[in-house]
Amino acid sequence: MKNYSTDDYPRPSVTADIVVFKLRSKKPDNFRKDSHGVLSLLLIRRGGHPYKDCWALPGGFLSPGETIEDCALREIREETSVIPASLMSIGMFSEPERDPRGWIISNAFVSVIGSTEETQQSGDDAADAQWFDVSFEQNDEGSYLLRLSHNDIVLRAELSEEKSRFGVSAFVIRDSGGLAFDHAAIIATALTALRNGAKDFEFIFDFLPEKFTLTELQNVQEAIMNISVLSANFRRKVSGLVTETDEYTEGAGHRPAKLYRRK
Amino acid sequence: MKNYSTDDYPRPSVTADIVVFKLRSKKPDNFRKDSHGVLSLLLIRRGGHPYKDCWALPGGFLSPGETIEDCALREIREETSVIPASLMSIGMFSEPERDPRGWIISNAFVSVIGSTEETQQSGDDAADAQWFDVSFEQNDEGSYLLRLSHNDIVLRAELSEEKSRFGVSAFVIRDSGGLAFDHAAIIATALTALRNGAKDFEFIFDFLPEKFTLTELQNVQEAIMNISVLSANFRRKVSGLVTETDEYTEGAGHRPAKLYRRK
DNA sequence: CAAATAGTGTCTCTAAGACAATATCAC
DNA sequence: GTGATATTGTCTTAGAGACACTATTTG
Repeated sequence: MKNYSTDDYPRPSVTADIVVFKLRSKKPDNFRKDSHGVLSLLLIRRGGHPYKDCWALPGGFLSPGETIEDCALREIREETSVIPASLMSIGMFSEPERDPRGWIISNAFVSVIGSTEETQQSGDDAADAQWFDVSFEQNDEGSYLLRLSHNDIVLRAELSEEKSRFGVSAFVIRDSGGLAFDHAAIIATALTALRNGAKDFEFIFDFLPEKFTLTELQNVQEAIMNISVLSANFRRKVSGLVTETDEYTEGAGHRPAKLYRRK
Repeated sequence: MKNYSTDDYPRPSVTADIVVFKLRSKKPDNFRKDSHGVLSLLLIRRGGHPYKDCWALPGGFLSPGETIEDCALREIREETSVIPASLMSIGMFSEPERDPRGWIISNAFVSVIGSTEETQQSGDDAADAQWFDVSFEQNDEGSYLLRLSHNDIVLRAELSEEKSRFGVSAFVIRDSGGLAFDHAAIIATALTALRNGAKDFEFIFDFLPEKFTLTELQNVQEAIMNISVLSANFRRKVSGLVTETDEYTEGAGHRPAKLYRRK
């Protein structure tokens, strides 16, 4: 490090990959019922080699003059034409063999965009971009099953959690389920981070528009964490994080709900 | 990304910087009193430009064939000849202007080594390596003061916390206090991560040898978080995380303490 | 009225913090 | 015994979870 010149050492290519989440609203079967949310994430069908025609996370190469966060935001904007409310790094993925094109390491991010945002899918380098419903569960043997579905397309990846001796637990891909590169592991890491954040109401507001009902907020948390909680207790817990408005929902087949804002 | 060749894009140099913590034991003034611990971290005096003679974090360049974690471990081993128990990534630092030598981005890590470990200081590229006592507090105006001291050497950095609109809060350096590069911000981020981890007893065991007393464990947490808790309550909270041995401390001027192991 | 959601009140249990009391060793 | 730390017990309070109940709207 004493007399360093950047020409002396080989350099990796650096990318940012982003796991963009939103809630897809699920239409109720009954006119009186409210719509619920299903956690979904954005995947892009690769047009070129390697992993041609496989589904992959949006992402791209770091350019000179930008930070890695700038790079991630730029890529999200290119794919969704939306500036997200959240962006959190979930770590570097740097296994030497992770990309057959060569030495390419990636900083992965979690991002969340609101349900009402425009999510036009464009992009030069994307043959196709789609939102996939997410299911992520641990089975009896302790390994994790990641299931991503979009209409009749279903990707099933299987991962195991490796607790290294350094307290860092990483996911190891047993079956990529057709996902490109190590993206199944990145998605598993992202889901774990998202669920951790949802526990103390970190990300849940970002899925909703500015004004929302407390039931909508609860549905977000339940969709992310795949649990169900009693509404009375949920309301008590978030009461300190929201402020009332004097507006109400209208036209549903039941008692109108007060709209709240994030505090 | 369609027809990518790694030659088409400019590439940054990538480094790993590590904030290595340990506890320095503070001798008691009275033979009956136990020794307490002071949180300290490893800095290296730079022998070459830029920032010649400034203090900097240990770290170095990512080499082909290794992961960024491998790189961090290698650098720690080179500086302390110890394989640490903990290694946690705290994020990428990628401001384009952060290094005057050129486009160099860094993945920062927190690491902890036990008090009893050998910490011989060697290293080709280090003119000098020393352990600095740490103090990190928020003042009345809301900015953070980082104070690092080793004998008569005292570094004082001042930082403010910038809450970006994406929920990611980063430290901005107001005064580097003589630390090289953006290392004051990296250290502040590391301390925040360490304190968060200490809250739920994440890292505290790594500071101690295999067998320890509960009071020693409590001293670790208090040194890291700069608080003091009642021992009765501390014992209750960690009781689930440790197992008794049938050994006791000897020779102190007071009742011997039972030794415990991490569960 | 029926169906569905909105919203409030309260009981229990657990965990955290404060504090008091007792135990044991080296000198 | 004295000074220090070790260890246990208990009181109070805050919060989580469970459950029961009331309120309001549309068809």
